[in-house]
Amino acid sequence: MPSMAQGEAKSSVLSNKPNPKSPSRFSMRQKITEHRKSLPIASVEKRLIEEVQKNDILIIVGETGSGKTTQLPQFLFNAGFCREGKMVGISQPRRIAAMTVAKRVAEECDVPLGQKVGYSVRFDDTTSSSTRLKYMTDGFLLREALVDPLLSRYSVIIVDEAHERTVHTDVLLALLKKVQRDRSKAVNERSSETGGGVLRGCQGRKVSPLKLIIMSASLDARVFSEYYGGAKALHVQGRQFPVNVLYTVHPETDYVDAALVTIFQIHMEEKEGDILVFLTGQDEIESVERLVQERLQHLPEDKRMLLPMTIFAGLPSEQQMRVFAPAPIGFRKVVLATNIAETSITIPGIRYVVDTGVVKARTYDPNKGMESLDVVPTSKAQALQRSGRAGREGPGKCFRLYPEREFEKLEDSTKPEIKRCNLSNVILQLKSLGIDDIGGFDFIDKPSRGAIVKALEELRLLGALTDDGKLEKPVGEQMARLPMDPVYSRALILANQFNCLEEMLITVAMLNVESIFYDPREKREEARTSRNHFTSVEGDHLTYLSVYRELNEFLEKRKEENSEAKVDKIMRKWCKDNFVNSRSLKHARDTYRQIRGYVEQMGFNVSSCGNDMLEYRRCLAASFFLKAAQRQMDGTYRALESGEIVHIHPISGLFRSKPECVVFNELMQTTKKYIKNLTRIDPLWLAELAPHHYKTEE
DNA sequence: CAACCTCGT
Repeated sequence: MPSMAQGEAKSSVLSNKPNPKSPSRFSMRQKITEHRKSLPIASVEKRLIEEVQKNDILIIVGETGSGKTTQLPQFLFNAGFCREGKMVGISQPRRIAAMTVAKRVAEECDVPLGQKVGYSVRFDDTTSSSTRLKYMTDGFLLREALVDPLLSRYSVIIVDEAHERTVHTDVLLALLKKVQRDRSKAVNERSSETGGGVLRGCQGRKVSPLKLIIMSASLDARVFSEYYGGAKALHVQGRQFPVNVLYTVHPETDYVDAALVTIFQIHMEEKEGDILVFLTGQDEIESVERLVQERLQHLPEDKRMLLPMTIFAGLPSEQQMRVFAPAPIGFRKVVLATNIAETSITIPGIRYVVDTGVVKARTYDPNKGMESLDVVPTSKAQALQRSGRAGREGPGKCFRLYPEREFEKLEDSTKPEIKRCNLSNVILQLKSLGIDDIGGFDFIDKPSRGAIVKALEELRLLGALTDDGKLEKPVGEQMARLPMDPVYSRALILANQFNCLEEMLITVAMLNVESIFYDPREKREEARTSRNHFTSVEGDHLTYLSVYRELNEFLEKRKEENSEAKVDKIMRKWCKDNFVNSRSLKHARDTYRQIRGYVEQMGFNVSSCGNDMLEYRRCLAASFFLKAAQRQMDGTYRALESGEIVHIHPISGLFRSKPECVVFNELMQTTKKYIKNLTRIDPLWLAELAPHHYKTEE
């Protein structure tokens, strides 16, 4: 998604590789210099560097367009923070941001990407030994901390977009506090030694103090400052055009209808500029699209130049790209979007925002092991983020479809993810870092006691922890090394014993991505036929296996075309012909390769059970015993662990066949409580394969 | 019978 510029990384017309022979090179450099000088942050460079030198922890509040993400790392480099091979690390919540910002900064520094400036995200590492400014995802930095607990190659770490409070950012904030303490301690011990051998950190590197910079959009600077013992907070001005925010007089009973009315009101009464409408999901977006088309027909012919477009994460990339193209002359675009348009992508041309005030949010109930997707009011921060989207290119207007007094009642910010998710992965990682007291760990927002207890229990049942909560060796260590849900890591270790590791590698790689079949509601005959061709009535896991294997066989047959770009093209063609989501399958193949590398490093021999699907299903039962469900008299299912009454999700290949007993991977409540990704098992296997959990009695 | 907000190792 190349044109999805984010934050301060304005998409640039400049080429990525500097070309010294180009006649326009001089003016290009001049433009970059001028642009950098014009950024609000440029005028406070000296002050910022002084504050970083004085303070070990600094909070920087920077509004959109301040230039903090691209400029501060360059200031630090110029001030000498990268001497002796040290790096400045900058973490971002999203891959696309880490990648585009790094490219932009490399351009500004006039160096090829991967030298002085680089980025590291999963499956794509452009850094080298000469990299000094390293942009990465928060998850990637967290993985680095597991390997090098002192993060000894960094002199400064900048946590960007900290206000988003992803689970990775929250764990990092706590971990970095500890790293800073540990490194200072190491330095002090060294200086107090009399005859002193030099104390060294991980991998023999010299330990020096770590500078920490937390960057956030406004509102909650005080939260971070207090968390870091009253750390100094600096404010950097942004550069945004004013946005006129308008509210309704009365609450709306039907926000979809209110959105439609507002869209047409803008179209008829406001001057030119595209409209961005925030809705909750695919169904709603597609129905509003139809309604806009319908109502357009009732307008006089010269007023019909309104072009509805849709964007949401599940849309194939080619169709996503369409919203970036300018509307034809005379037309006004109306982009119907989920919250993908809130932070992840920036659509050019938007002058009007219609904010329904609601969002679909995921929560997790640790007791039921169930996720929920609910339509809930946005937070104030979210509402501000949405209205800001109208002021990127000029003064704008935002229509909030609720009264102003309702805005005042909203939560300041969205609940941090760490309070809404399954903690088993986070806890396993902390345990592998030797942090045993999870309840006493210094999180900025503590997860509930119940959520911690439940995750500890799950890890114990999976064999990752001992009965007294210590890391089980070597299984727990091995599981912590694998970048995936502990249940799947456990499945790989078991598969090694069941001689179906090859099959399980494919399975977990496929389970790690969603929507293999691009649109489950796709009703075209050929799409249904194609899907039926892959579908196994034994289980969705077997279906995924056959999709992956058939693509492999197809690629094998056309092996002579072996350049990477060609393989990619052939793969996309195969996916299109078979109505499979190529983005998902590409991701699954990358995951397979990476995880296979890890298990081979652990000394596992990747063996296959061939066509012995019985043994494979037994392994699934042994792996996923915590999530089993049994059919009831009325055709519904009872989840054995929680006792919940659940239904098979319509996208499952087992939706019609309704077997007596299944294991499943996901329990999610939307309109009903649905189980997804399931495979038929023999109920007797549970007692046989997980006797510690299931008694042999009925 | 009836169906997927958004990210990430």
